Amino acid sequence: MNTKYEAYEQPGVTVDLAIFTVNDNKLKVMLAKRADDPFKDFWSLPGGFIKQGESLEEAANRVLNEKTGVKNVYMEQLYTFGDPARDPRSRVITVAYFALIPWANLSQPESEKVVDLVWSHVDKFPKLAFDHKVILNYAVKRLRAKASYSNIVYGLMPAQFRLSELQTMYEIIINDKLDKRNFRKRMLSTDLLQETGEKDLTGAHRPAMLYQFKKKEIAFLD
Amino acid sequence: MNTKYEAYEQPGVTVDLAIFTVNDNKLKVMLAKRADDPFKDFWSLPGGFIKQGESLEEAANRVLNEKTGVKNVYMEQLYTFGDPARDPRSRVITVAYFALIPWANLSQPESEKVVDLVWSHVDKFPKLAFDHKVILNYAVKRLRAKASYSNIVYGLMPAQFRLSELQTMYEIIINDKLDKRNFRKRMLSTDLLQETGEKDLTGAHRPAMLYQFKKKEIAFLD
DNA sequence: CCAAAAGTGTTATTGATACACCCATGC
DNA sequence: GCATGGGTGTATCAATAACACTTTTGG
Repeated sequence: MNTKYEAYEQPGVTVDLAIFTVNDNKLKVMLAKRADDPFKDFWSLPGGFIKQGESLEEAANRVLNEKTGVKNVYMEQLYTFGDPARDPRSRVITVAYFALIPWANLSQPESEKVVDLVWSHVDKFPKLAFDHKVILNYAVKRLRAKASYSNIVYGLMPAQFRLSELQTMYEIIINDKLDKRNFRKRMLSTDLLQETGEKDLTGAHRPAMLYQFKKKEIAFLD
Repeated sequence: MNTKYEAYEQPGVTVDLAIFTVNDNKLKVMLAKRADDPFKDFWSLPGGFIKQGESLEEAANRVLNEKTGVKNVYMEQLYTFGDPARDPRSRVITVAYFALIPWANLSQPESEKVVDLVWSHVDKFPKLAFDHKVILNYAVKRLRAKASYSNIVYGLMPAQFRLSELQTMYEIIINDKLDKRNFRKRMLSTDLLQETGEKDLTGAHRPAMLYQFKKKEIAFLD
């Protein structure tokens, strides 16, 4: 975390991540409490300066792994924010990414373990450092848009799941109810899913077939 | 164009622009011949280092204006490229933008005036400096995708135009033929266009009504 | 036997596509 | 009067949306 004041003002370059998961039927984002100035003790999106020889994607994956312990999850570049005043100290340009993690992949829920990381509901989050509110809102908007025309929510699902769980995930992300029969028809017609052969036997009701995604790749629906 | 070799290697930050226009029924992009190393005499996308106190959008607009003389055209951020080896000298991260300019807005076609700027057909361009081939291909892909579900091509149209000219513009961008009656029905149903009341009297045929866009804003079709 | 979620088809509506002829003008 | 692009409507097909009951299990 080195910043400099120079006549020429070569900018600093950071990556910032909107890391999403779904838990308790809510879309949540990871926030990190800042240890240092500026914005000491404010919540912020996890991020950091890029290191020498490290690509932007590598930097984003490094931050992701440092904060969550996970690797190989869905991640895409969101936008680059470069307002000269976005960091009060010096010129810092940030390349924002967003990532999706199935809740089940988070070995020990971070909210229990560390006090300076929380999973916050995306529709009601605290005042954030820098321009992170803008970044987060943009990330949520993009995620919600993509959920409506792609299978991006696969990034939030566990390895195996019931169709009703997949439907619920879609409903949480797009924030709307879906028709069960139409949803199943549409999903099963895409050739993106396959039955695992196993069944979910939990609960006082008819067992549900468990499905998985054939490929962990984004695809357009229909 | 200042780059430095430092122990800490603070990266340089540039903007690079894929500036598109349509002329002679072809989608063309502006290429600039590099005056200096690296890649001296190679063609490249116009770009430059960001200046102190200048936002990324301001930098992109500055480069756009320097090279084309135009302002206030459609421009959007495309992607940020940060591979550590993309510049052979030192670490340079570039924020790529793409812009659309109606051919008619280009006061003196740059290709006539200056020898180090050309408008090149996007499907057949020379070897480019840095990773500009990747950037350009990505920009073309995005433009073509957006043309299929939005009114983005307004950025390429003159102030007034015949519907057949608008249709031709769409056909050039999406690289496919459209049905005249369906195209007109769809366009006129969007409430994006309005008749100017004027007619195009050129040519040995029935005069065509001239239209204009109500707002110069991107919108989704249908 | 009751509660709870799983699973399953048909109809109506809407939007997308295919398609051909007459019109107004310049030369 | 002929060549050129301008302008218009309908019928078919495909996709989407609306909608309710039976099944299997646990307790």
